[in-house]
Parts: sequence; C-alpha cells; structure tokens
Amino acid sequence: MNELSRYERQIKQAGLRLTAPRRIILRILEQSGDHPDAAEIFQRAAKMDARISLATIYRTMKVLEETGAVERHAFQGGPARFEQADREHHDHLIDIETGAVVEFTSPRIEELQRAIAEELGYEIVDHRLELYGRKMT
Amino acid sequence: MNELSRYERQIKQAGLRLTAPRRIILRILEQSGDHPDAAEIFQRAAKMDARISLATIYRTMKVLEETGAVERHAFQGGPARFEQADREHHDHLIDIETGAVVEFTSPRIEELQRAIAEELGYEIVDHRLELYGRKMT
DNA sequence: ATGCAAATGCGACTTATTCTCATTAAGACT
DNA sequence: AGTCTTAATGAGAATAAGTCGCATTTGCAT
Repeated sequence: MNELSRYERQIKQAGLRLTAPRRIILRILEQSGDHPDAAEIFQRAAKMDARISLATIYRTMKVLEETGAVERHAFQGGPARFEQADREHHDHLIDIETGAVVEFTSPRIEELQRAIAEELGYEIVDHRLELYGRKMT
Repeated sequence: MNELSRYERQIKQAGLRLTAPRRIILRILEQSGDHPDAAEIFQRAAKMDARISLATIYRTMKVLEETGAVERHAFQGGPARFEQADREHHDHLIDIETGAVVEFTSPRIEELQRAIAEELGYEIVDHRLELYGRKMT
C-alpha cells in the first residue's frame, strides 16, 4: 500500500527522503488549523516521538518552505509561525490581545498592490499584509 | 542658547533627560534618509562618540518609539530597522535584490483595511504592508 | 554647588535559529 | 533480505538580535 499524503508526495518529488520525523511533522501540519511556531510544533511532535530534536523541526520547516509545502510568517516581534501552503492565498489579522490569527482576503487590495508596484517600476515577488487589531466591543 | 531640535523637545516633553547619547542618536536619525538597524546606528554613533554602547542604542530606540519619535519596522527576517516618525504615514516596498526601501502610500488600501477589520469585528491598532519586489526591466 | 533619580556602560543572559559533526537510516541496487 | 551510499538526524555548541542587572555616571531641579 502506497498511501502517501499530498505533502509526502511533494517531499518525494523534490528528491528528498521521507523520514520518520518528516512524516510526523507533516502530519502535525495537516492537522493544525492554527499557525504554530517551531517550539509549538516541537512540543506536538514530541508527543508522537520523543526523540525528535528541535533542530530537525527547523531544518524540516526550511525544506518544506523550499518545496512550497508550507508558508512562513514572521509576525511582529515573535518567532516565525507556519501554516500549510496548499490553501488559497490570504492575509492575516492578528489579535494583539490573544495572538489569535484571523485570515482574510481582499482581491481589491491585491490588485491595488500590483498597480502600485508597477507604477514604481517593480514586479511583486512577495508581500505581507498584516493587521494588528483589538476586538471591538 | 536653547537650540533644541524638534526631537530633542519631544524627549524633554516626555519627561526624559536629554543625555549625550540621546543627542547623538537623534542627530543620526535626523540625518538618515535610509532605514538603519540598531547595529548600523551604533556604528554611526561610534564615529561621534566611541563610548556609546549598543545597549544604549536599543534602549534609546525603545524610548524614542514610545515617545512617538521613531517607527520600528521588522522586515522579513532581518533585524528591526528604524526611521523618523515625523513624516506622513507610508508603507514600504523592499527591493529583494538590494534591500533598498521605496516608500509609498495608498489611501484606498488604508480604507479597505479599515473596512475589512471592522467587518471581522476588529479595530485596527497597527498594520504592516510590505511589498517585496524586483525591479522590472 | 549639590544631591538624587534617571541613564549609561558593561557583561551576562535570553530567545530564536543555525551550524558542526559523529551516528543513523532511507532507498537504490543487487 | 543484505549491503552501500549519502541524506538526514540528534545533541549540543555557536550565532544573532535584543534585554537585563548592577555599579557608576550625569542631567538637571534645587
């Protein structure tokens, strides 16, 4: 039986080895609805296999980012946080009180960005739009 | 003679002491057209007074941020970079090849952001819009 | 001029991440 | 199934950015 998840296939197709730690990390990411940081992923991984080291988490996140399986976000101040990259593009609103992340999209903002960059003579390679907010009462 | 710059007045009005290191750092910021990081400010400061310590740079940047004299930006990966806050609000386009920063504004994007946050039940406290681009040929 | 609290300098510490290197283990090839 | 090659791992040291503790200095109100 060759029951590889899409992420696992992505790893193999990149010519990388599908090791036990990678399987575990991929499983965690698939099950995560949130945006965990490396330490958080490390803790979740430790529950499945206590031998996994933090260095492996960092290394794996880097290769996953390179193969396009995950996206890395460096929100204000804190450590980098990750999420699967298979979903539609979206931006983030971070609750400054709780750290919770709300996702949103705005095609109109996207288009305005493109137009602005073009006007300045640039082609957009990447962008970050983060709103930091407080829940209205 | 009481020739205080606007920044110097801002420091005093906040009830803070106008010390030699602060004068130097403020002078550097006034003369900077770029967006230096703490290490860079430290180097420039050392040329005027070699006794200034890096810790003082960090501490001063923090108080300047709190008094509203400077803005702190944490661009992708790298260390925090600073700029004077006296100017009009603007966002940044970072040239991924050179690290150069181009400033721009878009009232329409600002307004869209506000509307999106409101719709999600949030009030925007801060925001970051950064475009990472490559010069078009 | 003087005293006191604020600010500084220095080094130790923390946090996030990367590196080194000896050891392990995928997966290709019998 | 056994072996080989090399990528990947684990453990801990190293690095980078920034903060902290504390003894000493210094603005500045008196």
